[in-house]
Amino acid sequence: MDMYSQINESISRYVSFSKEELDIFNALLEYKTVPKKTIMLHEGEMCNFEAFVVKGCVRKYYIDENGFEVILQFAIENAWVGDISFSMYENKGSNIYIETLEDSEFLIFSPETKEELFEKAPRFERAFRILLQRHLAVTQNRLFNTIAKSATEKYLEFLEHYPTLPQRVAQHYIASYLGISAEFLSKIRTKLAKS
Amino acid sequence: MDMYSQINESISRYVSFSKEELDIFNALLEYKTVPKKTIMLHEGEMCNFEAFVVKGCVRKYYIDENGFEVILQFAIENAWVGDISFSMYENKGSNIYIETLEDSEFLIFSPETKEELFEKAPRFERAFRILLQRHLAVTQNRLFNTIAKSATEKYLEFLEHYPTLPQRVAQHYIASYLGISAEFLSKIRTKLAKS
DNA sequence: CTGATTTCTTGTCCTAGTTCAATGTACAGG
DNA sequence: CCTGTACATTGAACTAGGACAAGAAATCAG
Repeated sequence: MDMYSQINESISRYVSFSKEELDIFNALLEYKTVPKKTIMLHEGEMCNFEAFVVKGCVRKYYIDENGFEVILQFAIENAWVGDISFSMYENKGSNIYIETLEDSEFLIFSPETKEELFEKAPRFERAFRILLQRHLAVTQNRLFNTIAKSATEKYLEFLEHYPTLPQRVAQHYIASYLGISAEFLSKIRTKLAKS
Repeated sequence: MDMYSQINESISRYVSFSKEELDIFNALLEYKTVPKKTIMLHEGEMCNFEAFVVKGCVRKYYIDENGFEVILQFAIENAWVGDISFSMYENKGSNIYIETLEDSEFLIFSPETKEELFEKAPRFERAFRILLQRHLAVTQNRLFNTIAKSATEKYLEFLEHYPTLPQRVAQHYIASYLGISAEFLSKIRTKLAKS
């Protein structure tokens, strides 16, 4: 299975496209390889670039005025990342970053090519709207969990959703994603291992 | 200023529409009055209905298996509410509700009329996509605050964003929105008042 | 006006999770 | 093969915020 079948499957999940439409789509994508530990999007470089992860793993995170960092998203194979939300709502010094955690391969859209796609094949507008809806649903669910669940519950739910991540990324990143301290996550893990 | 100019201004904020397009748009909206303390969307009734608040105030909230409740959104005049995220991501017994907190007036879209709109005037698809992006940005910002800020900071930021709400809704709703207990919010307020 | 229900405040005690610090472990690079 | 740097574990002391309970205010229905 080549990378185009991966991305085509992803985009066709909620809207079905013809062969021709998919060809237009694929022709507009830019393939890119990025080594481990590279920051793909820095301060200032705001844009709603969007990337599909063909292979590898990235984290998207914010840092506020005080240097406090929170991981908003992990994206692995077949997921989308990007600063979809035209940078930050009332951006007060906080900033978004996207960093590769492994050597990774992407298919990338710039805002302009996205425009072009929507003009040539307008039905993609809907597909991207639905992807956005799903992303919002996931974020709302996380917000709920962050408020309502204990640290242990959050970690267990995380494991269900991302069973492979603990083997792939450093634990303190997972702690940051869950909104708990790295030390406390370690304690939770030893407790869970014993039972 | 009538209700159509309110909603037209809101939808035209990021995409500009012709008089004809706005007429098509307005003709598809359903006006509805809902008394205080009415639950507009219950368990099971999933759909991506969307409502524009002409007047009044609603809260959107989730309840999980254990009965724990979190307010995800307040919507007042000129805001949009709806179960946009086709109910819940991996819905495990948790459910979404939308309840009026004051006597309210809405302009409502059913999913079908939304389809109809997009067919007759496709440029609205983009406008709704942008609204969705903003909603996601707000939610991500809240997630960040929930994790990174102290209860007092969260309350102060809430006040900046929704200066009129403390006079309009019960305090324990605000506590639920902030993810803190009603008692603790009361203590924060007395402390702030003293200084 | 009156009782009833809901909301808000305040105090006491308690715990989940933090912070700090020390030690241990695992590699990656020369 | 050694060594520095990043990562993980564990413990002890601390704290932000929760849970509970009881009283005070406010709101509402009749």
